[in-house]
Amino acid sequence: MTYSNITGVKMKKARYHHGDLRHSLIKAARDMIREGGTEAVSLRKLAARVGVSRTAAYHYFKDKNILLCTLAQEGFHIWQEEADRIFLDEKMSHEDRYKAYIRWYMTYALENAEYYDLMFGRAIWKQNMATENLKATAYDVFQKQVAITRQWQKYGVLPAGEDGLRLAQVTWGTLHGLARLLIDGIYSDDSPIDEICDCAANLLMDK
Amino acid sequence: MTYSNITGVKMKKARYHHGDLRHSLIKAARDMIREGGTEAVSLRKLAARVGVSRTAAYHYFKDKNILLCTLAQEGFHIWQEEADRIFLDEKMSHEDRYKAYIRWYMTYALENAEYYDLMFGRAIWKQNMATENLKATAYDVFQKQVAITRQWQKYGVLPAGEDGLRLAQVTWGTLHGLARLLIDGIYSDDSPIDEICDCAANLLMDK
DNA sequence: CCATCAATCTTGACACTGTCAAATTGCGTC
DNA sequence: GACGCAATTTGACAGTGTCAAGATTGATGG
Repeated sequence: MTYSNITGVKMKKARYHHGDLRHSLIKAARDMIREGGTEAVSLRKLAARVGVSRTAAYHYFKDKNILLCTLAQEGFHIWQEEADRIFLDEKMSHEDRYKAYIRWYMTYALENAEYYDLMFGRAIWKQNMATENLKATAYDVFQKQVAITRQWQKYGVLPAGEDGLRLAQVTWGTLHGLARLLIDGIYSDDSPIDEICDCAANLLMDK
Repeated sequence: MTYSNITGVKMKKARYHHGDLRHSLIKAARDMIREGGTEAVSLRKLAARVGVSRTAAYHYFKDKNILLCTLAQEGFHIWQEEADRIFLDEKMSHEDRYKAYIRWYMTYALENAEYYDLMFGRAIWKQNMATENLKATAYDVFQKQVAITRQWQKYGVLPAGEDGLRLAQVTWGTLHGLARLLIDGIYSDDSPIDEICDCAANLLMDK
């Protein structure tokens, strides 16, 4: 049914059969995360935004954590698609691809800070709260990282003498650490990202 | 006054004049963080543990965040003292000191995971919630990091060609990133820390 | 067309949280 | 002993996640 909220805007409020509640909840949660981060998302506010009662979501998601894991999983898929665009860009040399990847990683993390925190933050990963689906997705993403790292070793972009798995762990750790320090506000917002990226590239790449 | 709780254990409950409530709250909060992390700390549980009412803490701490910042600040002091032991260890070459520092950093972060998360996590640093005192303390710790990084550049441990500030940012980012990935449970608990540290040393140190 | 049933909700309720303001208590000082 | 003030406690509120019971609605089969 249609009703007007206090701003006079006509809204379609579910009346015992929303029709597509699961998708609406996911979309609204995505918006809320972008606007204010994971901490700003509550099931009651989410339900109000979608126009249902506070416990409607429990029909589709066992609890709040499962909803958040669903969104994190979606985030990993998007992340991987965008990363692949750089990995597979044949207009660049392998060295340039790696440098571009470093810059993209920082830019992506900073421009999608709240989503990055959802994907990689404690709220989900602490106390083994991640769903099996999410763990599988994250595992896949990391396995792709190991594969591309070995490829970069083969092309002489990264040092060939290191174990591929370790190297993938440390290089991701470097980018992740810088991203977190910037996102969390420990490094200031006016830190020169380009110089940091260049320094990181100089340290990680084979000389 | 003295009373017995349900376990029959005599407890000293404040009766409008605890005597040393501020210190007791800090100590109890420290214990709770170690036991269950920042998320497990609530002012009500804390007050119950100390034997006062739920709002007694507001006499000493404006809010919960201020209490947590106080603990984080203390954590930074302890961290710096332990780091200095390695920086100033004259029994080791500078190269060995750096490698020892990397290993110490990982070990410290993993053995003090909940405190590390308090010090470096979003709960405190997000939305500019850190107190001025905490920011000053953290700034000092980072400035010491820049100084020791420049020293390591001078001794040929780290690449001399990089800007000292950038290098400090990136090398800390590397260690921080690895620590977070391990603490948050994204890298599994059985990851071989020694190999990761060796790989990080190989990448960061001047060749 | 109607009865049935299951999906899809809403509502009542509970425990927990942080925080504020008013009220109470106790200590130190005069 | 009175007073003032620090140091509490208590009453209250708004918000949170979640469970179970109940209500509603749409699909289906006879």
